[in-house]
Amino acid sequence: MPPRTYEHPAIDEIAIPRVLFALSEPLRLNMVRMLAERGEVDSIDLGPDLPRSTLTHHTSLLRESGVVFVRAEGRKCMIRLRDEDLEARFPGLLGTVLAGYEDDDA
Amino acid sequence: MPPRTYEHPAIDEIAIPRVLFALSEPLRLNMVRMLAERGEVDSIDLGPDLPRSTLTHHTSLLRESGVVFVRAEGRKCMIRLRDEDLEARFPGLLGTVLAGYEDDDA
DNA sequence: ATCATTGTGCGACTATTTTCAAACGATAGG
DNA sequence: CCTATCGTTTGAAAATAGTCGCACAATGAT
Repeated sequence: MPPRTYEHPAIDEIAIPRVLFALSEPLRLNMVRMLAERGEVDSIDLGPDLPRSTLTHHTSLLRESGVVFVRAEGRKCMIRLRDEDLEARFPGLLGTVLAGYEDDDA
Repeated sequence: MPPRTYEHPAIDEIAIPRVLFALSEPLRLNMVRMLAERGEVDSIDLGPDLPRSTLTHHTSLLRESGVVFVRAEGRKCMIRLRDEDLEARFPGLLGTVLAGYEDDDA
């Protein structure tokens, strides 16, 4: 039995306002940018300097809005973009947002 | 002397997080959808049922984030999308967002 | 078994956002 | 001039969001 499981919205439950809100936060947008570059990533790499509870807060929000998929791996948790689902639901959105975001790291 | 003037960010000052935030609010997203359909619109048409101060709040936020252009016309104020500027800055963004937003009115 | 590490949940606090009423200034029309 | 209409500003209240310390559960390693 899986120790930690994560709820994810189905593709057709992904709503534009929630996605935009999730991406409107610079911290989270940086996370998404990193995920787009690296593929699946250990959650801690998304914010090595952040308090853990803050990191959980943001990754949960990204997950609940349908932007990322989360799975437990041992005691870590691995995160990856739901880029195919997002592409199916809102074609071009992710690419456009990331293309328009040539900013500094965090 | 112009009675009411409005400040607008220059094209290169338009920032993705602010635009996404502006569009993440259902009320404002509906306004943008209406603007995309109708072109320039009397501000009051964007929210006939809203208190005026609430309407001002949202239109100001859309203006300050670079999504709309506002001009005074007599005692009204006319609003239009900065679709060309947005297209130049974030190609495809507006179209993608609006395409993915086939929702109810407000 | 013990211990260090990881993510989560809770609770509190702060900051931001949304909403709206009231007062004001400007405009158009009589 | 007087009045009605519109937008803005201000201020306040409520709701929402972000941050983080702490305790806890689960995991992996010794």
